[in-house]
Parts: sequence; structure tokens; C-alpha cells
Amino acid sequence: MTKQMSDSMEPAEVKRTEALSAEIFTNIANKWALLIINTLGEGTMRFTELCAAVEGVSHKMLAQTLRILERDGVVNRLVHPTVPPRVDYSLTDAGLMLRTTVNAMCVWTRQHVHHIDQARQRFDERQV
Amino acid sequence: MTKQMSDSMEPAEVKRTEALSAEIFTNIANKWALLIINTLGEGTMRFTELCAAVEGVSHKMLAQTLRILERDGVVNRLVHPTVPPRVDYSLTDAGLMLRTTVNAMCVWTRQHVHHIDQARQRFDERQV
DNA sequence: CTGTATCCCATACGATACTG
DNA sequence: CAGTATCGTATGGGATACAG
Repeated sequence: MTKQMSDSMEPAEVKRTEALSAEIFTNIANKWALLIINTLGEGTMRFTELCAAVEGVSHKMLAQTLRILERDGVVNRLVHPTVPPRVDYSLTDAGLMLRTTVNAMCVWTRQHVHHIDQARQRFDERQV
Repeated sequence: MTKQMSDSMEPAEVKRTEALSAEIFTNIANKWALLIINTLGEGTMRFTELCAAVEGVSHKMLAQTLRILERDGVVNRLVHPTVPPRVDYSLTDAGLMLRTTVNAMCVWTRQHVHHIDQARQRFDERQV
């Protein structure tokens, strides 16, 4: 995770970068963040649309996760000064790159559902 | 996530597959599972080696997460009947495929640390 | 519509101790 | 060494209500 770091970096700077990496990874390596990123890959969406598109996410977790992703420069938030308010969410360039890897994870899941289902049955039998 | 499902499937079967997908995704879409999968991609490791290699993981979470990944057919667990016991963990074929996508996530994180750091500073300024 | 705030419960997690 | 069990705390996360 923290390998291949530039040799020209000060030890203190290296340490800070490692801490940042861990923090960033923690922010994106969770169910809601990954599902939101994957869904937003399909295009710009409003808050309510996202809430409906991301299976099982609550109002609260969507807002909370979107703030984190916005702060980390993964998600763009465009507010239209209208009444009622309209907010468009989309992926940044960095977010789009991340999304390709996230989507690969989703594809992997779909492709291995059956395989995993059988692995589980074998495991559960073994454990009596 | 649950698109592109075979047309030849019964409605009940489709529903079960969707539920399984969501469950599997929840199992792998968390910090420890992803870090463990990524680390195991470097090769077979023993429990204690893994515990040291995965930055910040506790004894308990490692054991717990390994069980889940083993059950889902992502991780192989090979017990040597010796004293003291020796257990080798490695990725299954399915796990290896998954690992390439997980590793891409890790690479993305490393490559965007600086970019994200700046995005955060801009965000925090804006929020006063 | 797009949030934020509060309450409250369930689970995640670390620390520690114990077993084969 | 490689776990499992227990305990206490912290965080995740749903439901609801409220505000701009």
C-alpha cells in the first residue's frame, strides 16, 4: 500500500503520506462509498435519484458519505440556486478512474455468485 | 449491481441471486477484507505473518475476516498437522481475480494522495 | 428538494485472557 | 502458533423530526 514512495521525500513527509493513504483508503473502502461511486459512474444524478438508485442506502448515510467523497475530490457537487433547491452529483476525473476499479469489483461479484454459493455450502457442511 | 441477469431464471431465483450478490459485496467491501485480499496477493502467508503485514489489523478481526473470506471461496486455508500448528493462507483462483481489482484501488489511492490532500484543503477553506 | 440534528440500537472493534 | 471467548467502548447506521 505504501511502497514505491519517492526517494526524494523527507522521512516526516513520507510518514504523513502513509497516514493520508490509510485515511483515504478507509474512506473509500466501505460498502456505501463503493456503491455510491459505482452508481454515479452511470452519470450525473440528484440526491433523491441517488437515494433510490443505491440499493438500501438511507438518507443519512447517503448525505454523510457524499460529504466525505466530495471532500476527497472524488465527487462533484453542483448546487443550483433555485427553489426548491436542485443539487447535481457527479464523479470528478479522479472519481471516474476510481470507478473503473470499483465497477470491476461489482462485475466480479456478479460473475462469482454461483461459485461462492457453492463454496459456502461446502464450507458449512464441513463445519457440521 | 444486479443487472444483466439471465432471462432463463425464475423470478424467485433472480431474487435469491440478488440477495446473495448484496451479501457477498458487503462481505468484501470493507477495509479489512480488502487489505487482507490485497496483501495475500503477494503470496501465501501464515496467520502471524498476515497479522504483521496488514497494517493496523487486530488478531481478532484478522481471524474473523479470514473465516468469512474462506467461506466465500476467496481464501484457501491449509492446516499442517504439526506441533506447533502451522496454517497457510492464500488466495483461490477467484480470489486472485478479485485481487487484481482490489490492487487497482490501492494503486489509485497511492497515485492520488497529493491530489486528494489539496482537494481537502480547498474543501475545508470553503466551509470556513 | 436537500439537507442537518437527535435519539437509540446493533454491530464493529480493540484488549485481554484462555485453549489445543 | 493459531485460534476462540468475553467484555467494554466506539462507531455505524436506521428512524424521525426539523430547517433552509
